[in-house]
Amino acid sequence: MEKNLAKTYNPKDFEDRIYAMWEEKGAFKAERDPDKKPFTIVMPPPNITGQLHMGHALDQTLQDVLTRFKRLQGYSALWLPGSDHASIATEVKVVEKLRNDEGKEKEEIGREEFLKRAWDWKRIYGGKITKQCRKLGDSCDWSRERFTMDEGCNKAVNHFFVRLYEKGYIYRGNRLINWCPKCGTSLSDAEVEHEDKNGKYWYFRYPAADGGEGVVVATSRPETMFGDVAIAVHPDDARYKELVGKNVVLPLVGREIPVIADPYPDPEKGTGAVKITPAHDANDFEVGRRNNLESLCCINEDATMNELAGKYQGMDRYECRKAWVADLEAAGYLVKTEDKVIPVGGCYRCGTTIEPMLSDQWFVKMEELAKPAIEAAKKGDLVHVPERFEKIYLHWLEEIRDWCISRQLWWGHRIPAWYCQDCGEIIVAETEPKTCTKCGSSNLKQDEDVLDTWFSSALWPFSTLGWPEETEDLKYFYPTDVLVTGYDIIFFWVVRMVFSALETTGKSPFKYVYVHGLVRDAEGRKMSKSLGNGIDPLEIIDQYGADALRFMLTTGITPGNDMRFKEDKLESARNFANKLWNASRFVIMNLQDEEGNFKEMSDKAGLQDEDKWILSRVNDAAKYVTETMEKFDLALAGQRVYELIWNEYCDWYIEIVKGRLYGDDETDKAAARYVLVKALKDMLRMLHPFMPYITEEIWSFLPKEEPQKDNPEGFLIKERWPIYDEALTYSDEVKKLEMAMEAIRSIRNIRAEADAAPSRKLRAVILGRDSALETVRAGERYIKKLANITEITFTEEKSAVPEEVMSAVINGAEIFIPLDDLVDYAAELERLTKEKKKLEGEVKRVKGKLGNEGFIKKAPEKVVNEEKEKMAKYEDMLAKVCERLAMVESKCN
RNA sequence: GGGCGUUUAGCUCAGCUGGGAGAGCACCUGCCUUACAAGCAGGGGGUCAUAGGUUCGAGCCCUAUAACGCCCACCA
Repeated sequence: MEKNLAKTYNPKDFEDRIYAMWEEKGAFKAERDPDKKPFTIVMPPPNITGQLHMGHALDQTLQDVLTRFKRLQGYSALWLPGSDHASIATEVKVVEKLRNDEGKEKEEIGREEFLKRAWDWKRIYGGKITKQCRKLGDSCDWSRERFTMDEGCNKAVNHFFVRLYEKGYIYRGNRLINWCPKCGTSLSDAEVEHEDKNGKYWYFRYPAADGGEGVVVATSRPETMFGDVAIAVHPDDARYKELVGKNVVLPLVGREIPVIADPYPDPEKGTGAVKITPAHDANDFEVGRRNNLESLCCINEDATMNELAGKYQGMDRYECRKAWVADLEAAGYLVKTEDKVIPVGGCYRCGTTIEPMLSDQWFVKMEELAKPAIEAAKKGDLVHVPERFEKIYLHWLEEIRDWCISRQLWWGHRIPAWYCQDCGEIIVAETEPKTCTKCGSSNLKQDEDVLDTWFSSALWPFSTLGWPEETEDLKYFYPTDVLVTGYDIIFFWVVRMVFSALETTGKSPFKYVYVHGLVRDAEGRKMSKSLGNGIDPLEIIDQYGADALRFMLTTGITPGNDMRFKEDKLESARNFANKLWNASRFVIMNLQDEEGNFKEMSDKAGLQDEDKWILSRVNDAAKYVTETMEKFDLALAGQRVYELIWNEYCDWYIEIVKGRLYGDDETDKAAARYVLVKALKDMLRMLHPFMPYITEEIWSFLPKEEPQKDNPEGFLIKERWPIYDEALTYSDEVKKLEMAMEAIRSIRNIRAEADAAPSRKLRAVILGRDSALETVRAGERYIKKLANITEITFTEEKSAVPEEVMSAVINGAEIFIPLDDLVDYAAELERLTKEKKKLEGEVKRVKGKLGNEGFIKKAPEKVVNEEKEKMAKYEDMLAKVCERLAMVESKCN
């Protein structure tokens, strides 16, 4: 029995099986092999709340392609997987679940109990995405899988926190922070998304305390007026000179507030007078600090008004705004309103409008930490691909403000700070202290807050390798090589990993940041839950196979740009897999005898021209593919492999070699088999990073390689990447084949235009001179077979050409097909006329160039010569066409 | 207010350091040719957004402009 691939390509039949086999055989496990160079990628840890979506599929496929490529190149390739506890996102989910399942709020069950639920969640859903990754074919080292809240990461977080605290980079302060009323926590600046919304300016009069006119002030947020502590005007603003130092009255409230002079207000804007509300506006906060003003907070954490709002107390901030404005208007304080587009900050998780609030929080002082991170990029220790993203990275770092890291949540790394209940001392330590370091009291209370999720993510590239311990893994695999991520996450994550790594390990955590875009839907819209336009990768895999999805994702992109998800691209990728499948099935079939044993494969008998041609093409591709992969141009690499397999190997080589395989020259057949397999194997090696499953499956049916010590089973995944070999260039043979292909195409074209069936046998006369004729003659059997020609007459004599023919001119020769009785001259006339026009165009273009003195003088000699050759070629071809045309014309008349 | 990206065939997009405009899909014609109709062969289709400039030569470099999109930003 012949042992071959299934008759039809059905990825479901083998994808899961192959993944299980790889895992079982430890194919993804990275060894610290001193004889190999390490290659490391840490996976951006997916949230434990998440489902695998197209963004992950793209992100991970890119990483897997790189990892597999490097593994084949002989690196000890480690792709380290894991997941993120996603403090805020998970807490929201668990709270929701608690509410739905038990009808309880988290406060009712308490912190400890809540955390138990959260860990339950983690156990149930935490591995979901990483399990889904297996479907994609991710070759990560699952034995090293990590979680941002596992023991090691916890330790790293505490260690890092204490280290920064001791160096003075972490401080606790009463600052204006971004508060999300819905999530009930502070947020960092990066977690606020700005959006322009239609709003209003309300102009209110603040009468002077002495009964004067007072001042008119514009505001977009009237509800914050209860927190006003002053009116500021520019010191040079003549309009308000008189008022400075006097008091005005907060309308209806009756509280008197001073008018102060401060450089902050811009006289050009609004009325030039600004109300100052230090507790609810970042600018005002600064003004307040400069002028020693009190901060009055009038909004609660749940966005309702507090006692300062008087009768509005307890109302939601927007309800209050409405009522308050109405009351002010009724009382005659509203001077005018103006429609205005207002930039509003929203919570990146829930979209709720952020309330700037004054609050006690922990911060990381960024200025000093940012400097080395800026340097790293400028020095080239950190390279962005594509490089334009470096600008975004640098801009963020150069403008950076202190990072608010405390969150009023329960799920996350609890801040390792304890407050002495007796003396008020703050003790920051990696592990819980027994007594106060200052007064010795044991009455200590740990800070209630947890850390920003991104605080632990920032350590991911080294905490996962064992830091702060000097582990063997850390020594061998760190720093990592590439970080693959979307551009939407540069601020959150990339920047923070870099400065954290530089501060702790002294090294940039990775050499390259490979930045990719978003996967959009077919209309170019962002895929989102609310639009319901998301596409589930698992469904796509189910329908088309993981290989097709991977190929589509990696070859359909330009680095850094978004892509559109189109079904027809998937079909095309799947069809490609199918093509490879069938071609391989053909090859395998021809390798075996009836018992399924491999027949002889050897190049002993010598190689034919077409053998050398395909080997040369494979060799050429190996060079190109390697180079493009190393430049992260995965799409170009993938496309080249596609063309090699389909347009060269299948379309030409297999078709040519068929004749030999059906013949009876046994040694030549052995040579054909040898080349068929050799080329196929190299192509599989090159395609493997993109389409790991199908390539591994096909590989298993091919004759085994010499066993390697690190690959005793002979799996493709651990095979060797093809290396460019100058000896395989075979330029003469390539030329011959190219000439034959040109002739074949021309004859096929003639046949099509003459409406002659492909099955109809034709004869041909080929006219040429010297070496050109010889080159065509060398391709005789290809022409005969692939153009279905029974007999070819090669001649140098024009007189040997019959009169009634259709013809084509190729580079160096003319091809004539006797019309016999099946061709109409009108078609031939039309064809030749078209051809003539085309050639005239070419001649004109080249002539123009060569007639240009500047070109002759300034262009490189090589280019000029090339143009001269073209000129000769086209003129020759044109002359021949004209000659034929004259003949045909005479026939027509 | 700054910064960035995109604009190439009907559609989605490639096009490396400037040197004869490409692919996939769609379309037209002919083929179930013993690996493959998820296929084979042939074909049509583009003022490379616009206007200037640099150059012997521009899809590619420079300067403006337009449209679309994105990011950043403390404007009352």
